[in-house]
Amino acid sequence: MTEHSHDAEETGREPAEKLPPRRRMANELRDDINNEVYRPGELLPSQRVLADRYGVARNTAGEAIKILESEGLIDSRDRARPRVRERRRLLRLGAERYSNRLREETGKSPFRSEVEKQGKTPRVDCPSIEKIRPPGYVAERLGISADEAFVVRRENWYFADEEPVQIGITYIPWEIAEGTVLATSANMGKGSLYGRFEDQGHRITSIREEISSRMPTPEETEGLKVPAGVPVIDVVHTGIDQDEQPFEVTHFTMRADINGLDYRIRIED
Amino acid sequence: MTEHSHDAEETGREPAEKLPPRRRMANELRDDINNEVYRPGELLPSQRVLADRYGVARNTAGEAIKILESEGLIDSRDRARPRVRERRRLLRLGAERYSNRLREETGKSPFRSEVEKQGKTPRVDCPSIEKIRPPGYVAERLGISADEAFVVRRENWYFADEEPVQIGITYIPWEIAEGTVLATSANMGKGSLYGRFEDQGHRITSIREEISSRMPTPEETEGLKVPAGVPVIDVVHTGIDQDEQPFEVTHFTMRADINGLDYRIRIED
DNA sequence: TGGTATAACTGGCTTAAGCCAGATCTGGCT
DNA sequence: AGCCAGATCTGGCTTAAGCCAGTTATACCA
Repeated sequence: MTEHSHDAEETGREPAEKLPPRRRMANELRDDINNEVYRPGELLPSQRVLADRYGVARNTAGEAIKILESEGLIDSRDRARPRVRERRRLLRLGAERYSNRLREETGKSPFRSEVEKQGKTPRVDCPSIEKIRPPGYVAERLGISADEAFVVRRENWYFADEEPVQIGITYIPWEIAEGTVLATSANMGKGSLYGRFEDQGHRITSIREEISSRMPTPEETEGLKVPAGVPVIDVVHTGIDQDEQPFEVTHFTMRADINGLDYRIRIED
Repeated sequence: MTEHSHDAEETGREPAEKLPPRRRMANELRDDINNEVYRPGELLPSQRVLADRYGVARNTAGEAIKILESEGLIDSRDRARPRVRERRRLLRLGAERYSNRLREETGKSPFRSEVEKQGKTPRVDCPSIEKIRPPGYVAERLGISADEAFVVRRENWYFADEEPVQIGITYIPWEIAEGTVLATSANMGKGSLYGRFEDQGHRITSIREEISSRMPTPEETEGLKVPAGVPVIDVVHTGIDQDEQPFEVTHFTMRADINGLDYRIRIED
């Protein structure tokens, strides 16, 4: 540790004495990072140097670094020197992204405006549109049968400055999508997705968003380029129309180091 | 990650040939877990046995297991045999937990009812109430000065069947809390926290919830008993009264393997 | 039967030596 | 100035041997 060693500890941590070396070293490094001895964005000394400095084997130094990496404090891009991770500004996505008024005024998707707000260039890619049987949880939310009904599955990838930030998979009952661009075209035209739903007589009136978080699968790690020690946020979104009928489910998977959610909700009674 | 064409592989993963042994082994184990060769809750064979079976050193087998652990697939309690993690039912907390009507009808906190819905016993602990200067982000949201104003800081720990599930730290402007139980007592009486705010003339009218996710700090790992490979969800909640004034900020930190969020939101135009 | 001491086993963790591929630097050349 | 080849450095990853502390099973005893 640095200046603040001694008996009276401010963090409620175990006695440093009997900690295994890699943990002791991880703790000291962590403190140094938090106290900005190593500043965000800065390179850490090499494993060999650190190993020397802390009196452990190189392997052990590597283990200590791995611990901090898994805590999301350090970024190790393949074989390059590890860097102290910088806290990034989050894209804050909220419920107002579904506002009918906003959509009609700007004609722009809320993802785009949020990204542009950070001076970055948004891009949305729609690599696949298929007609399939819905996954169970989707059928459930749409109130249809997973065995008998069909849905259109639209896969969307969202980028900011060509960096992948989230995936959204939208499921639309076949009855609604049939014969429209919803079932065929990546380009949704003015008013985007919800504009087309409105054409079909489904005006978004309320939504349900179920949020959870977990570590990414290897596929997600690769596809979204999720750094080590960073979770993903799952949002299962259900769009509900003026007749209280669900007409669309979208499953978002977002990198948690880039995305956050921001809801402003009126408490009815 | 989908259009996995080609011959035999079902996952779009790298060619198995040139993968480092630990990764190859991790991939095989992961597939076996996903295909329920090893079932949720089941014990994995010991590292020594697995090492033999996959033709690697014991250390390497341990590394492979660590990979799956960091993905949240496996649970290793200290020196006991690793177990395939069971997906747990989530406590689903939503905005209706602030419903004034609900509160008045049941007089029961929404955390309690949600936990009881799962047949478990809820407990809320309030280990500390202090008068302090607010952290920057809290002052900002309360519209007060971080240097001049004071707040009451109430720390709450939430348990289900004596298992810690989340922490909530509530900040209340001193002007509001002064001279009330808000500033002094762990026990909030009928209608709980928001009942007392109403006594002070602040009826909750809307809320803002800012959600993000990250890996837990070592303190959180220990305090919340967060298993390896499990993130936490941060919710910064701001309560806003009938005059559009923020009157309370609560910062929740929840284990992501137990907690989820569930919002039903009316889209106002 | 119930409890407990003990033995066998398990994962945690370290060291040391070493190979490799990618990153980065350096100095020389055009 | 710009480029580039090669040398050097770095982390990734493996093996092997080994100690330790906690877990678990066994066998024995009251």
